[in-house]
Amino acid sequence: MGETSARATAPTIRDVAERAGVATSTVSRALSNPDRVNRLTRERIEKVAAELNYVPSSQARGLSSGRTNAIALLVPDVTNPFYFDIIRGTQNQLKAAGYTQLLVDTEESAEMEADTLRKMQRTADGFILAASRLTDAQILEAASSQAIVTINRSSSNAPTVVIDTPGAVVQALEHLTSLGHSRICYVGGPASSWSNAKRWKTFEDESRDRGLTTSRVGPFTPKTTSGAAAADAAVRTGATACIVFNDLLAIGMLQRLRERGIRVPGDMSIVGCDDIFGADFCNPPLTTMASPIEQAGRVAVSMLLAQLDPLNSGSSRRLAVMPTHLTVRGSTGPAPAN
Amino acid sequence: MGETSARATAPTIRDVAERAGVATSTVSRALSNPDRVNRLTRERIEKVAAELNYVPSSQARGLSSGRTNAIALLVPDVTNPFYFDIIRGTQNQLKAAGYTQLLVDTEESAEMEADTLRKMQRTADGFILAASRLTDAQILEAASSQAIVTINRSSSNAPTVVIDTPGAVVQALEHLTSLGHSRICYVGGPASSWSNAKRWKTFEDESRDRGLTTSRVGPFTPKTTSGAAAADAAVRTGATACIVFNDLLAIGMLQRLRERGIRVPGDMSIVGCDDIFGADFCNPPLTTMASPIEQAGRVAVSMLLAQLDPLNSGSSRRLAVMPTHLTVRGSTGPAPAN
DNA sequence: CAACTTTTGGCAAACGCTTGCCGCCTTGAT
DNA sequence: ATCAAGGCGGCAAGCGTTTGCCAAAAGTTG
Repeated sequence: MGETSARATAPTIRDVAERAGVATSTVSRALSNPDRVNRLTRERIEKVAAELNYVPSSQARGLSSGRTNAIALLVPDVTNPFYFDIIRGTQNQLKAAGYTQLLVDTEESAEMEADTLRKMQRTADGFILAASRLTDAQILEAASSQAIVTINRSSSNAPTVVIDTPGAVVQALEHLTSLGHSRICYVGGPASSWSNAKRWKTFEDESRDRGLTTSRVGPFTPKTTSGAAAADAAVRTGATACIVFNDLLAIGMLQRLRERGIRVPGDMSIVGCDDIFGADFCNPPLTTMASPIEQAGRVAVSMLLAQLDPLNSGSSRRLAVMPTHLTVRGSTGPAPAN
Repeated sequence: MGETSARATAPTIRDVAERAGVATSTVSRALSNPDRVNRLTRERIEKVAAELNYVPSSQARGLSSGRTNAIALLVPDVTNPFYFDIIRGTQNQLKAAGYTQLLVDTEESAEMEADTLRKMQRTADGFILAASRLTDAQILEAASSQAIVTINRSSSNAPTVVIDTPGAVVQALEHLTSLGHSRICYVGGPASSWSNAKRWKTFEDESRDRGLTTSRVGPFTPKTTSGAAAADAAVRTGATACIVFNDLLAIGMLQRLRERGIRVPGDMSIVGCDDIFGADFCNPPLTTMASPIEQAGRVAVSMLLAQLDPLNSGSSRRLAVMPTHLTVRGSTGPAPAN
């Protein structure tokens, strides 16, 4: 038995055409341009295709049509829960639109990002760059030859969806001052991060307006493991509250502070950013600037798809700002009375 | 200005060939089969290719060679941190091997899984099925026509990497009994999950051997939001300890138990499974059966790639068992004295 | 019924690459 | 000098689609 273990070669458009007694071009049209062929013919072809279990080769299709029906999502670190939410959002939306998602981890490296963009130019119809590390010039260059949308990396050179960090920082500051805090420390993320710069700037401006005493520590890698160093540095500044670049770092700080016997929020209040998975069940639960991350991913896909669609070129948005809000949990409280 | 906004069309192998004064076939070989051409020729071609910024079209390459250099990873739920780790593991390993990862969320649906397998047969060189919901017959069918590796879904029909849950369950049981627990409840995951069945069976067998009183509740969706129902059900059984299908559910239970004023581990001990992101910083930190998930992803990729490599067909492993161990944290403690 | 306009389907040329086959040119051995 | 054996490069046939162009068929109009 088993004389023929040959993996049966998949049926091609030609097989369908033959069996249906038409030309391949007709099959092609019946399947992807239904109005172009007679209803009866189409139905016959569809039937045969179903019988044969025919699936068009995306490769061949791509070769001749120039479209791949895939878009690439470049994230700096697949490890980071923040990007998980983006991945989830884009994945959903892309699938709904019949696109395949190509996931690439660029390892926080601008070079790797640029490289991927180059290597995959033919592989993907478009790119979504999450928290891109690229320079404006690089983005411009990339955008000139392919469809691109950035997330959390504003640039006039490509459509962007940004999360309204400034708004959230203001809310956080208001929250903290109303709790009596006047010495607040910003715990910074990666130096090359656009959103980090943005957050810091807003923090600084708004704090000044409010006459607060501010300090800044960092940069820190946005990982829980950097939390210890971040916490120690923040404590040294004498601040009674911290606004932290992101939740990952904030959660790491929480752990360190507990180790050191510094009570949160008794001695120190902590505000994170992003409201990632885990922010609600860490100890104490983290007050954080919640971002609709997943939705940002979806919006990015929509913008990209719009860009790809020749019909409405130009009419598509260049910028989407996602609203944020402060989610108050247990990690913030009244300033220590002293 | 801007008279020519035409997105410059990417250089093809022909452009390179012309500029280097050779035939396209030579370029092709120089680039993908270096030993087949003279060193000088190759170097010249490489130089020209670099100048032109030439990137071979994976589409065309795939079409003519039959390989896509992409593999698809099918996960039941991109949302679940457990799969994040798998995604991360496969992504790393695949990139190292020069493959692209196609990520697909099958939404816990066997049908969707089968469908994807069919639709992508030409798109990917192979598939990694994480926690597949497919029946044995379906897996057999799929494996007969394409390269497949399953993760946490043993089947004699395809190479598999399983995480040694039984081992971990035994450890957990030992841990709990040594703490004096004798009434233990298993909190079940999805009915269609192979690992759930496996865990339950081991739990039952081992508990019987040890003369423990067991109970079982479920099935529950493995999400934190199901934790409340799970916790309530578990409490009703009168058990003093729970072994929970996975950490997600366990973390949800932790929250609910705190709400109800049931102390963990004072009144109830909880053991999770997987050691996902968050298990170490939830409240209390979760004792859990830690799995080398990311490594499982990497191993799966290796097995798949081996399967793809005609040279060593047959010599590749059919089964990899990833060791597990119990990580004891704060959610387990002595049985209440009553 | 003639003169047109639509519909509908086929032909064949791409798309950019790989690869089997062939033949020329070196090399080295005799 | 002669010849066999490689090394090396070119030719051309695909790979499975899409799509511009054309022609036959069918429908419309006056």
